[in-house]
This record gives sequence, structure tokens and C-alpha cells, in this order.
Amino acid sequence: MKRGLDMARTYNDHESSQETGPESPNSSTFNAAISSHSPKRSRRSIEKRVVNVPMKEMDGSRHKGDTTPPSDSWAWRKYGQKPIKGSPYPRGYYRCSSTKGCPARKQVERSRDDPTMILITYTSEHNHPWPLTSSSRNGSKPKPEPKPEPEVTELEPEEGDNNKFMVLGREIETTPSCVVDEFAWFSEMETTSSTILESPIFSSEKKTAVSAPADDVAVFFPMGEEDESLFADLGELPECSVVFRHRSSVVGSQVEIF
DNA sequence: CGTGTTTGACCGGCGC
DNA sequence: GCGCCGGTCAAACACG
Repeated sequence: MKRGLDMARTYNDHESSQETGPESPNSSTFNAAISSHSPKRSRRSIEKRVVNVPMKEMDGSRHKGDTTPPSDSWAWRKYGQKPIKGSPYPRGYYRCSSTKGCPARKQVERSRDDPTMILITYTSEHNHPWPLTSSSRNGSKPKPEPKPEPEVTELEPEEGDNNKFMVLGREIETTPSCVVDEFAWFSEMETTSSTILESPIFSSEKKTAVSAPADDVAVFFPMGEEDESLFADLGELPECSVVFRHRSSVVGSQVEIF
């Protein structure tokens, strides 16, 4: 039996059962659906987010190798590892196993430039929610865990900068209306283990994209209208609610969004 | 026994 | 057209 055919099917079976709606061309410059690198998903919008995590934050977590990701609250199952050309470190491929049919994936690799940094790329289909149920890897079973009562902090973009921020060196216009519910999962991760570093990109624009006063981490991501549909079937968080919880140990944040 | 990891092979896109 | 490369599959294996 050869793959091509059934591999696409295997996943589409899962995904089709979770179809939340037709792909909508996005209006936001920011949530730009990536015409994927992954041809098998080309029918859909793919969202990609990159997070840098310093390795030291991984001490004490289940750190077994170069591509072992820092523990977050989600269950991830590794499905592959590849050496990457030009990088001395392999890239690990993980699929979300927190929920059945969860389309989220992540890639974990050491930064070539700074081996102490772990580069985590989260990928999910645009119309799929990011995993909101969490599961501790301590146990073997992921279990649904509705967030108790997330501490909601309303964040408002500063006006001075026109709601723009830099993404990989590009200035991106953002939608001021919402902060990222979508990143509740990220918040979880952040609260559990990692420090998300502040990148030069964001530090230079810190008044806009990332508000990272000494003890607070707040990250803005614009949401297009269609993003809200992400949560239509979730109902766990109020609109425009999110945010990263206060953590005294946090030194900064960096999230690059594609 | 169920779940996750390892690893070699395969597939498709892309550049030359 | 061909080779390279990134992404994924799936069998075998490990572990609790």
C-alpha cells in the first residue's frame, strides 16, 4: 500500500469531522492564511506561529534531546524528526493529541543562531481552534480541562503606533478590537513552564505588539472576523478576553506570527 | 494493552 | 526532467 493516497485520507478523515466552516479568504493582513508549504493541506488556510523558548526554561521539564519541546499543557505526539539542511539540529514534528482530530501541529527545533533557544512553530488550520483543552503529560490521558476562570486582562493597543507591529521584520497592521483568545493555549503553555523571550523585533516595537512590563506578559494578536469563528464551537472564553496571566517569573515574550 | 517515540521510506513542491 | 528537501506516514519498539 502506498502512502500518498491514504495518508491524506487518514488526516482528512479526522479533519473533516471537525470542519467548522468553509475556508474564508481572510481580510486581515495579519492572519494571512499561509498557502501552505504542506501541499496536503493546501485546500485550507494554515496558520503558523513561531515561539522562541530559551533552553534553560526547559530544565526540569522532560528534556531529553534537541527536539524535545518544553512542556506545555497540551499533549503532543511526535510523528517525525528530520535533520534540517543548514542546521546542526534536527527538527521534531509533533501533532496535537489533546483532542481527537485536533489539527494542530508543532515543529520544534534548536535555533541555528542561538542554540540555547528552542524554536517552536505552531501550525493549525485557520478554521480550527487551537487546542483549548489541556492535558498534562504526567498522566497518560489527555483530559478536557475547562479553564477555571481565566484571569482576564483587557489589553488595549496603544494608539500611537497605529496598531501596527513587526512580524519578522515586516510592519503589520493589526485589528485593534481583540486580543487573542486564540492564544489561550499559548497562555497555558507560558504559565506552565516557559519563558517566552522577547525578540529584537518586538523589543523595538514593544509598545505595540507586545507589552512586556517587568512582571507582565501581554501579547497582542489581531483577530480577523473569521478568527472569531474559531471559538464559535468552543464557548469557553468570552470574546476579546484573553491574555497571558501574570507571572512574576516571566521576563518577556516573543511571538512571531506568520 | 494503550499510548507515545523512533526511524526509514515515501511524497510532492520547487529550483536548476 | 532531475535531484534536493521538508513534511508525513507507519511499522516497530519502548514504556507505564
